[in-house]
Amino acid sequence: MEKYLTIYHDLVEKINKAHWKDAKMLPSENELALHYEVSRETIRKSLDLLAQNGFIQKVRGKGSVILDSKKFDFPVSGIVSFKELATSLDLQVETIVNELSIVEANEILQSNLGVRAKEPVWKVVRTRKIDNEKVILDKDYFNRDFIPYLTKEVCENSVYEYLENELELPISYARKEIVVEEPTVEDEDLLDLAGHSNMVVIRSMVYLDDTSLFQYTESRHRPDKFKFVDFARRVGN
Amino acid sequence: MEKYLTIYHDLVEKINKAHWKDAKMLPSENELALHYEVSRETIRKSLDLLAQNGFIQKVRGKGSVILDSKKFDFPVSGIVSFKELATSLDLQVETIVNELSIVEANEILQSNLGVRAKEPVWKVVRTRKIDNEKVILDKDYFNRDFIPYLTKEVCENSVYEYLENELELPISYARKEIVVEEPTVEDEDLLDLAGHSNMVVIRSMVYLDDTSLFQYTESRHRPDKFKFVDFARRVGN
DNA sequence: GAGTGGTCTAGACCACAAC
DNA sequence: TTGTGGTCTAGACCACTCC
Repeated sequence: MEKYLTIYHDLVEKINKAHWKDAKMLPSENELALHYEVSRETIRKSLDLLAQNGFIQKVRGKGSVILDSKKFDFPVSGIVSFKELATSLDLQVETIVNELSIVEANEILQSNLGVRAKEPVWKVVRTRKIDNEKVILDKDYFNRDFIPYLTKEVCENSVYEYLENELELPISYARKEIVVEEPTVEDEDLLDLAGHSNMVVIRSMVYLDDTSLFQYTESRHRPDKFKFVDFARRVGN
Repeated sequence: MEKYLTIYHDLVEKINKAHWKDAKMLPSENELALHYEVSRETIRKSLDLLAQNGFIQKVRGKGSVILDSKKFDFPVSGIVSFKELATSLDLQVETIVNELSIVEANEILQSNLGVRAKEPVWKVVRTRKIDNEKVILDKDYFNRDFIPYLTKEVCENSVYEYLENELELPISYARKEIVVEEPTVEDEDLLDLAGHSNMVVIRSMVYLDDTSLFQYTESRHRPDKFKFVDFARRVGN
């Protein structure tokens, strides 16, 4: 693996385990360069990653300040799968696969998944139970060019794990949109709405390293079970 | 200004103005280095910024692909002020300052603004009208260590412009949390709720370059007037 | 003045894509 | 084979903080 990534992961672990005790600062870039036996520019690449991901803040003339609140954050920022999220929260969760099929792309899918009219695509509909209540409805559409096979077992576990580990698909970036809408009949049918008259809807388009669009997802959350946390850095002016 | 930032801004402009006509790719790093008369590493810093902000995607062995959908996005990602947002959307907007005062920090403010008990802080409450409907309620609290003076006129215009241009406060990063809650009596009092029984609440903590926390904001949106768009890049494994 | 992070360079080698 | 982006280096100079 690349040096700067190895060092980044090592530093993440040391920050999380409070390796430097109650230190509020990382060692200086020169010290780290000596310790890891790399050039200072390589250390700086690792530190840039730490900063982007909210672990540290670099202060000119002083050093790299360790940001402490990171670990208390709900990890929904960026591209995170439902399973990662649930396990990190220690919640009792369960996934119900309502549908796993191949459908012909309609107009919405043509533009959001970049496929031709009537081209067959994977459709997966899943209900997520948290603490025994059905509160999230996930509707995923995958481009079959990248995912030839898909099974109910994979959908019950984690599609992302399958994509990353088995198929080694290089997921790179995503566009996400969050709005509030009224429940559909499908929501009422498949979820425990408990009288709620709104749904938080997250629509995502997920891209691979080579900029090809391979997934479109609609994730519908009961509003009382929704929380989104974001860490944003002002970058470039 | 730094070379890589100058080049970054130049490239942003050229991408937005489709300077390279219908080109789907940027010139290669070596070509750009020659053109701007800088080293390749400097060009790479500019391109990294473009990638982080969703303008391009770099593909190994091929080049830098220009991502086209950027310009259609609602610009609420990252740290954006209400005024930036409204003007970019060409909406008729108006700000009403309901309150501008100095209050003693309660427990919530102590932890969210990092001040001592009963320390005086700025409190600003503003109603935002979009197309003549009062749909957003913004409650801002500022640490007075960084903002000695604040006037109604500044609040009616843009506090952020004042902070960045007049006070030259180096805003650096923010933690943002989005949840859905029921309207408060204050919401009902100051907004046109039009029968909506939910509010989208965005709570933000804004930090300066030196990691000091200087602003805590609660922005309460009527759900039908809320939209959040996020561009997320998978970074560091 | 000593130490810190911020920028910039010229050059090297690599993995990958296209021809 | 040629060109692309990805990594890494050693060294330089700067602005800033702290003492």
